[in-house]
Amino acid sequence: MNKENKLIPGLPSGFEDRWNKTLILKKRLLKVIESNFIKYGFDPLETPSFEIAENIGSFLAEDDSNPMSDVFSFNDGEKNITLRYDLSSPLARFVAQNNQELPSIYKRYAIQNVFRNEKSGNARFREFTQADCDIVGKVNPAQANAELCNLVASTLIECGLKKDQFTINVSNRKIVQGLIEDLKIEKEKQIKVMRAIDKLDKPGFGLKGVEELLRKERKDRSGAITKGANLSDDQASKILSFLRIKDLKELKENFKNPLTQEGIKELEELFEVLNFGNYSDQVKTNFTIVRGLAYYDGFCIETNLNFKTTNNEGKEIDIGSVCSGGQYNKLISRFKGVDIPGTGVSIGVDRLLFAMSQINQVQLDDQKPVIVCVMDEKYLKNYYEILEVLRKNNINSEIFLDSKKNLGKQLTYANKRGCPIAVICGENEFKDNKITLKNLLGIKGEDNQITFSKENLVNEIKKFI
RNA sequence: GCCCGGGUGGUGUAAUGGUUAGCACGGAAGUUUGUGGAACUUUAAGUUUGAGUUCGACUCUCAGCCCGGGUACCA
Repeated sequence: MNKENKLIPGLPSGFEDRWNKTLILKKRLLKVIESNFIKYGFDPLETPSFEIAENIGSFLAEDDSNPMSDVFSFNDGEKNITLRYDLSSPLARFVAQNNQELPSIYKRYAIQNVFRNEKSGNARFREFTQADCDIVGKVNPAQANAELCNLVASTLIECGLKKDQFTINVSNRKIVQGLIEDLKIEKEKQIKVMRAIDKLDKPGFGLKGVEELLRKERKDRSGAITKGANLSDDQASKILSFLRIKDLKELKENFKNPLTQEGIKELEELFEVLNFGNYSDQVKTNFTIVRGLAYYDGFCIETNLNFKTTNNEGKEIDIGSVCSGGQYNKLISRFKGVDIPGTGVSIGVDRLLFAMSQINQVQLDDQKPVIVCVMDEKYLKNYYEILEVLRKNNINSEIFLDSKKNLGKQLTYANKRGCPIAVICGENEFKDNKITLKNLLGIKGEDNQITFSKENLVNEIKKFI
């Protein structure tokens, strides 16, 4: 045993193999999501995994500390290229590049994996699937954004969530921007303030946590210290009183900044259109939704699940938003010669999967194959004939692939595999033109076998599956 | 990135400075060449890595690696 030379199988952290039930559920979700996107009038788009680094990197958050650290970047000998970090930036590039060919309002969906080079955990992976819908072009924002809300709600319901199991939180960044303007908060602090506001709904934060972040510093459960924004008492208390407001009318009366008022008006218009549809109950205003700072500049949306999720040790964890997005007016105009606004949402399919796989609400059609046992190698041809009949009739089926193994072994295999039925035929059956079926899911100890004449094969099997 | 905790066969665990690292499940082979999900027998497979302390390290110390959690960031 020279084990020094042997490889140890493993994956880089944050990457996951997926198989069995989870994968089947994922495929099911993807199918539902895609057909719902199509139903809402979106066209498919697929872009390569790699983009030219500048096209993705130039609008990363203007955060001093880690500019490009979250993207996987490579040099192909000529250029720096990066794995796509999301689906919006490839879309922006694509639209800028193919502007002439596209309709004036371009609705596209993309369901692809994205890559993030960051710490994993809590249903956060370094490669994960996003299902993204965007509307690009000059549109009535209220209509476009309402369409997105409806799309999210109906998709999640189609995926198997109940109406009360999720909440779509919407806001408009102009509201918070106006507030920050009013309070004359210095530019350097604005990012921190917005991020602090965004954390209100995070478990373990609440008003107290946000206040600490607005002022000097916050010490978390592990003892690590996060520096705060160092606001004045007046600034901090104004923001805190803003955070207490849940009602659009109350906000409208108390915060008169023009930009804030504009944001409020846009939200009102959104709800007006939402009321024409079926999902307005699922959508709630939440003025603390601020989201990423790089380019959102109006409507923003975040969808949270209303039930708890646990990790495989049974510990309750917060998986965050399963679906988020917003309006971006400058994302595409970064490119030469185009100035087109857009708005979109992205479903975090793997997070949704993580949550859905814990609530057993979805009926899965995971039909394991019928197994044709090879009892006597002499009759191999006959076994393949049976197999052919089954497959012609769309019955998932397989033949046991090692004809040297005895029947007991074959059944052990079939049992572990979860096969519902075994076809067991030997000399006796073939002589009389009969077939024997064994119901592998039957009660132990009972006689689970039937023998019948060959022509009835398909009908008999269909009684069981 | 930062903070905290943890790493013993594939999985779950025992041994806490001292013989050959024990047990269970799972795997493989057999008892059983026409009957699985039971039993029995056999078998393969493990101390995360490196340095240090020690007569002696799975056990103690330091560092790396990996895993988990918190936090930060998240288009």
